[in-house]
Amino acid sequence: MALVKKVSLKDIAQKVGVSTALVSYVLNNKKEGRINKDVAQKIRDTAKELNYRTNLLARSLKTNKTYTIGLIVADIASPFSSGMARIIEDEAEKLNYTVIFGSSDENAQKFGKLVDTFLNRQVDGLIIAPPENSENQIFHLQQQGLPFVLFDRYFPAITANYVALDNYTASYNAVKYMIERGCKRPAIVTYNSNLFHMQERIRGYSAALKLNGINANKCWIKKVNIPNPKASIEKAVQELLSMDEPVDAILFGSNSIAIHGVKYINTLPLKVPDDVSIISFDETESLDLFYAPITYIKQPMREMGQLTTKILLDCMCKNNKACQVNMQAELIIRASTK
Amino acid sequence: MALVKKVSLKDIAQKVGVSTALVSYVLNNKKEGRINKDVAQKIRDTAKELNYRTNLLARSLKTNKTYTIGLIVADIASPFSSGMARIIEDEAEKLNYTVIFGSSDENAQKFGKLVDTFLNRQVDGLIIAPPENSENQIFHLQQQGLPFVLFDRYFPAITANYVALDNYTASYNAVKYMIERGCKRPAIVTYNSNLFHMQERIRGYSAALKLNGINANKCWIKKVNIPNPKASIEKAVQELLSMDEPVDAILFGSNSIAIHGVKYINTLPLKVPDDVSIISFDETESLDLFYAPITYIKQPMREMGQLTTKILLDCMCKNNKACQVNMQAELIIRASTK
DNA sequence: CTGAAAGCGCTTACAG
DNA sequence: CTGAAAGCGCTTACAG
Repeated sequence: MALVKKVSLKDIAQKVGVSTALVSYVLNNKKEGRINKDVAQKIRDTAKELNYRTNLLARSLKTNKTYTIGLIVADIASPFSSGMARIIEDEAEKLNYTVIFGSSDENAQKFGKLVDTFLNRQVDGLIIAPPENSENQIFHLQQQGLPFVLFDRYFPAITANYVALDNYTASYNAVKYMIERGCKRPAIVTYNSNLFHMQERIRGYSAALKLNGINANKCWIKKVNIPNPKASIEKAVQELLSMDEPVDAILFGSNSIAIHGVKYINTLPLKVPDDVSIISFDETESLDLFYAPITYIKQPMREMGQLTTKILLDCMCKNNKACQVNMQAELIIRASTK
Repeated sequence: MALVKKVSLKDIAQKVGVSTALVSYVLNNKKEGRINKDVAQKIRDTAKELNYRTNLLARSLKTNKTYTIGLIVADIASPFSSGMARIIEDEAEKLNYTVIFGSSDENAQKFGKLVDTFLNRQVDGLIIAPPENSENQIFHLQQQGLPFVLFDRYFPAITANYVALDNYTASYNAVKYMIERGCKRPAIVTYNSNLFHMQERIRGYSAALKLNGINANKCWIKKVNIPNPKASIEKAVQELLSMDEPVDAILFGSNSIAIHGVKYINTLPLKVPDDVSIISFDETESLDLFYAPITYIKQPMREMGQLTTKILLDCMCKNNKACQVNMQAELIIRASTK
């Protein structure tokens, strides 16, 4: 199991009897045509024979380019994160980039550590779903001048590249739909987070009530814990449904909230959508066998992932201005709404 | 957005008026106590002031160690792969390793390309879920002497580190359980794959029939396509259930097979488990709201991921012999079996 | 206690 | 058409 001695350009050069420069030119197809064909062929043959691999570390040190993208998500094990990771991987691979990843666990300190590590590793750029309270770190990152693109979340106060959902409109349209279908008391259950995208979901919800003739009730907005959300979600749903005038519609602010919420509702003597309509952010395969397939707000994941990567790769070449994209969601209507 | 000029050891050395060697020693806490305290402090202060980051590329080139692990999975977007990725990330992080990943899509050629890239990037080791027909590549990898650990799958003909499930026993126990609970005609629906772990699942199934007094019927073993499995799975289940003597139990060879299978069964006028018992490999949250929660074979994912990483990190230090681990699954009995 | 120097494995302007 | 040489940013034996 001892490591086989690595062969370098020098080994090839010595064997063929030329300089390392020439070997480098040949193997990188530089100065094509301007190099003696026989020598070139001999170099190629020898490289193959010796099982040569170029040491990308050395190349990067010299060229100041690593062809590496750092990806920071909340948790690579979550479907949203791993789905995006896959899309980014595919886009990056087309241009020979490799992806290194890390999970922040929504923790600004852990996030900072990941950024540091990735910068030390000289990544060419970063794709980031920033956690709460990481404005300063994003701002600081910007000072360094390394290209990066935020996705899913962003900070309105910072002028940086981002690709996100138009959460306000998505939420607005979903709630408006429920109201149009006859719901009188729509609620929203979402994370207790100061992240802008979560605020926007609530803002869209509130605007939909206001602009569609419904008097908002503060109690209809429920914010649940991020760590250990299950109990918190069940309590929120329970409260909403046991008020004197129970709510008759619920917008769940994420798919994982919806999963716990719907499972809990499924234990109650209530019928969806007759007693309560339900809409969820994001698709939730976990609920596929629920008797009333859930109406949901679909994010254009593939487009978002592709665009995010494209913007990053673009701004690694040129110095373009900030690209800020709010994509439109699509409301997929199924059986959980009237 | 222009890249801020990077500061190197040399910049610090010049500013403080010492050699780069000394700066390196101080920042790496080498030769502690043997360096003038004031000078050391000045170096540290200056490093901070200049916002110095060590260029890990340069260090790795010199030390021949990158603190990078390459992870090759079938598809990072799948729950099994991303779940393992997360566990590996956490274990690796404890020892300051970073993970780069790639998805093989069960394609040996793509797999080979990933291995090449990762070797060129001088990873310290690889964690691999090898695809079908990659024996030669694994064998070749072994010749290079780079530490690696296979997980989930392995090739019995190759003596390499691996962490896998004892699929034979897992399958055997599941089928035995169904037979003990009164099933007379158990079937298995699994991927049409020559990968050993899939073979083992069938072997366990067959052994359970034989050793528990059931005459096997060839038609009870259904192999479905890997790409585009849905139609293939539905056809298989349909055939099993419409035979003259329909099967009364089905073992699904993976969670994604189970998802399609159960969804299809859910459209039929059949009751689970009265008409047909069901067991699935791996947990399938997607079926959580099925009226009869699925009995499943639980892999000890966390233990597997941790052990895989541990073995890799160990064999990067020492030259130990091949570690080959077949872990035991646990049968989680719920409502889909009699 | 500290420094000069070699070297990791490449790339690339420059010279001929 | 080809090579000598510098240099990317580190680490580390060696010398003093």
